[in-house]
Amino acid sequence: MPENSTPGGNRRAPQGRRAVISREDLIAAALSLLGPHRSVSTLSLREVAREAGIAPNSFYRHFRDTDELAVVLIEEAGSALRRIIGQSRTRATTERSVVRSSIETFMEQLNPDEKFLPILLREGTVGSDAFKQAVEEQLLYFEEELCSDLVRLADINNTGIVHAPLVAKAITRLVFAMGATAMDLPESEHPRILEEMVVMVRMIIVGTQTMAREGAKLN
Amino acid sequence: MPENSTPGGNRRAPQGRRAVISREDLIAAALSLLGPHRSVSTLSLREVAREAGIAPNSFYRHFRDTDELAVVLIEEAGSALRRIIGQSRTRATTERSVVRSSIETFMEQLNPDEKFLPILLREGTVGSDAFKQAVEEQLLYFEEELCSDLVRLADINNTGIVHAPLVAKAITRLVFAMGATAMDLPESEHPRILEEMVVMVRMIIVGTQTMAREGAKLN
DNA sequence: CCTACGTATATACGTTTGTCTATACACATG
DNA sequence: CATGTGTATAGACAAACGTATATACGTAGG
Repeated sequence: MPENSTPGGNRRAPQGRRAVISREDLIAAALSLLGPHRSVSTLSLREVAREAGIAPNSFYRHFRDTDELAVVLIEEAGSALRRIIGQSRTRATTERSVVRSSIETFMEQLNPDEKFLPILLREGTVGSDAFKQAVEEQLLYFEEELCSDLVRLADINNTGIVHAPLVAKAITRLVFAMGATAMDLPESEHPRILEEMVVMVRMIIVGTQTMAREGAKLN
Repeated sequence: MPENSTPGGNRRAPQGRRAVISREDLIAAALSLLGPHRSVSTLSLREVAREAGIAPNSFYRHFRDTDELAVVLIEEAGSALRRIIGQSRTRATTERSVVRSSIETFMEQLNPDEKFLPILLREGTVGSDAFKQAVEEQLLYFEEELCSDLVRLADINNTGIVHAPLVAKAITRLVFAMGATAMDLPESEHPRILEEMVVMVRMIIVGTQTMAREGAKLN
């Protein structure tokens, strides 16, 4: 078993004919096929191979099937997005600024030539189980990072917080859901959506802070 | 042009051979093909025709293509769900009970043999534009009804509310997003998700009420 | 140089799909 | 009964797909 991996890996001496293409090239080919009207789940093996300039059968040297490619795409999209949004978040110190700048950065990723966010927005509800599970995993990462940030800011500013993980989950799911609708709207509508998202997220934060202040019973 | 419609419509005297099948039968056939691993967007014309027991070409007598069928499916699913959830909502008079009972009713629709909710949950992000627009339209209907209910309850209980349409949108999108993740989880997890959703929605409501009370500035 | 090996391609098969064209069917009307 | 009309089916087509088999290519080690 050749153990699907880039030939330039840890194996010192590559035997046989050199691989003319790498996993990364296939991923790039798949990415270039995506667009506002094309989702990962509709990519065919032959299509990706064609785009990459290889024979259909060569695809199998790198991925077992298109689902495996899709999962890798989702994982890459998730980590790239977390890096981008994480950067914009660490620059902020108050909730107001962190909310707005994070959401602004998020919405910037809906730019037509950014392919990563649409992948996460679209592929969460269709495709194979491995597919949806991969998206769910990335969302959970987002939630974790957001949660620790929320707790950090609550400490700094002495504002209370209850159910921090739930707050993070609510904000994450809400922002992604709103982003999914924005994705199919003309770009001129994006600023309006952004303002809506900011108000929504602030409502959640005011809610948890109020509940913390009042020691609200939860049932 | 025979004006695609059920033969038993307003036209008094049907000429020619009787239609052996109706639009509704085709819709039922499509519904029966759906399941946890089968989304509307993956249904093929031949498959639906096969399930309905007609020749592939006969499909065209009732729908122009599968997209048109899908849109009808989405509209039916939306109106059915609004009726179901609307009933459970009018029985409640306080926010606490209306929130819980509405969400409970919502989650009941994730029962494996209920096909309507999964349609709205899954088809919102993929498929043709007409497709996504149909789902968006149904969500907007949900928001409108929820909004007037929120205003009604705020009046009854003398709790303030700001940005009522935004509150309704946030709750709707959040509940649907959470439902989408619950759909792919074992049913034993549903009660936990339900409790999470209740807390999330209450946070939003507490948030808007607090903002109303404090007359919070919004920028 | 030659041999072994890993990679890439070529060709092909069997399905499934949407759709076209032509034809058989059943009913209402004369 | 005969005729017209709208429906349903039959059969075929090209296209695209995933994949199996066989073969050519290029590199490394002997």
